[in-house]
Amino acid sequence: MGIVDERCATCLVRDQALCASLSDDELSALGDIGRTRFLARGQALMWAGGESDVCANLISGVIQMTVATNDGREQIVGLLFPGDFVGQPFAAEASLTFGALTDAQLCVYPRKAFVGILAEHAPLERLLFHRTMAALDEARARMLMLGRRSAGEKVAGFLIELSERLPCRRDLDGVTTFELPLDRAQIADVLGLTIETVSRQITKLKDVGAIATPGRRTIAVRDMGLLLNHADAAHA
Amino acid sequence: MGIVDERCATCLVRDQALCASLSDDELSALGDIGRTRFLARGQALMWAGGESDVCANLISGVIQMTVATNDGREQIVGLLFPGDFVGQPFAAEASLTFGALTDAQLCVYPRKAFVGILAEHAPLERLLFHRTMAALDEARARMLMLGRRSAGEKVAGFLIELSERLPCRRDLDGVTTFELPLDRAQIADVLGLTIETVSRQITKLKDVGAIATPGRRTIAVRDMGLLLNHADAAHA
DNA sequence: CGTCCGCTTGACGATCCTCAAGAGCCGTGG
DNA sequence: CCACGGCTCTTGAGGATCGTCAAGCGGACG
Repeated sequence: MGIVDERCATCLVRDQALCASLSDDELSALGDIGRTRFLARGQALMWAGGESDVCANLISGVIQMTVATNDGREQIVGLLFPGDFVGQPFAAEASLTFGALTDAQLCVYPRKAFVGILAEHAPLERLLFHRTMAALDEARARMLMLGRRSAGEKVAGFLIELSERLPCRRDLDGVTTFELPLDRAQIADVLGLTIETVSRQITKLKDVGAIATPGRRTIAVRDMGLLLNHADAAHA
Repeated sequence: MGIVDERCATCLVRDQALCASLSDDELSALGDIGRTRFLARGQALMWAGGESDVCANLISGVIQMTVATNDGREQIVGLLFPGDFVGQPFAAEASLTFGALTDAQLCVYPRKAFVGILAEHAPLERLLFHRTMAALDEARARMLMLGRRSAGEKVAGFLIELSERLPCRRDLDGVTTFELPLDRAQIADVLGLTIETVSRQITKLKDVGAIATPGRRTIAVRDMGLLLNHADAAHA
């Protein structure tokens, strides 16, 4: 107690994750109940309808949150990046499935113990509260996207979003390149489309010169202005 | 101070709204900064992009939260009913427009003063936190609806949702009747559809005998089982 | 070198949107 | 009280978008 765990001291997201709100003392309280866990691509941390027994901070990798209709149609309702909080601390039963899109590293806490620490540390609780509000805003933007944007706008907007949150290489002539953590089916599930429609929209963006695809899972943004147009205009 | 406001003592949502978490002492602190406000149908409390200067508890009526693309397409991202909390306490600028679907009565607080009280009263803060989490769950269910459900499923599901949250008359033969607080255009904005498609789906539900429409804005659920089928089956 | 898997492409069809007209409700005013 | 005009809602026809089904391409890997 009182001594910051070595894992925390060297943690890559020490000052982006919730932990940033904690003093060294508090951090050790949290560190005491946390353990590191790795998820391989495709593995799930928790299933919708199953027990909500853990929460976590995401250290590295990308995690998807999905819901499904009872006849199997799936919708990805959000993506989580390093530093983001994972889980549903106040729910006994999970309403979402949390699955790893890439190999991922998490700092996992038993849910009930985590809730206990939340109750004792107001700054921690407050920070999570604020983040939840931000998540709501994001969710509502996603609703506008799903309900009112065309396939072209969805794909272009999604690529822009990814370029803002993913590690990118910036080329000499201003070309930004990044690796997609999702395959086409998963992109389709994020956007409420089908694999084929996503594929067609990507080739369309290639044809107009907005992007290039050096590899299946590589996106190079050649003309960000053009991409922005496609993300926002009704017909472009 | 220390004396519960008369408005609070007689408040219709005293034990459903956030206030339920407060002792009499705390309640008076909140009551001191609150004032009653009426909105006529169509009036807005706050605009997206404008200043977020107030929060409120909804006493009576129904309020819609909307977002829009910059070329004017609109999406309703949530509805608020009596007892629900209204506003974005931590945002300086509103990201949503809050508009009254029916005449509404609110208990309004200046945002900054409200945040101050939040910080001083942990139970209040905690309750709002939990409600925000619940709102996130609702938002995600709505995403599944927008992204993956057909027009028929959307309309049927929406009518069921309303029948659960709106005051209803229950008939002798088990027919449930309620008044729509929204016109067809607003229903379309909730569901990510057009007026015409909503209208067609409603007449379809009438034709199969699931519902009846005694008036423009009146829905009578004649066969809830049938309605549930349409809300969930891919083709029914 | 051949197979597998994910992606692309094409043709077709269903769903939903667009445009346009018509029907029903309601307040207003004669 | 009824006629009128202005709504919203309904209904129809036609078309665009996106989904479905099916085939072909191409890289990864044994």
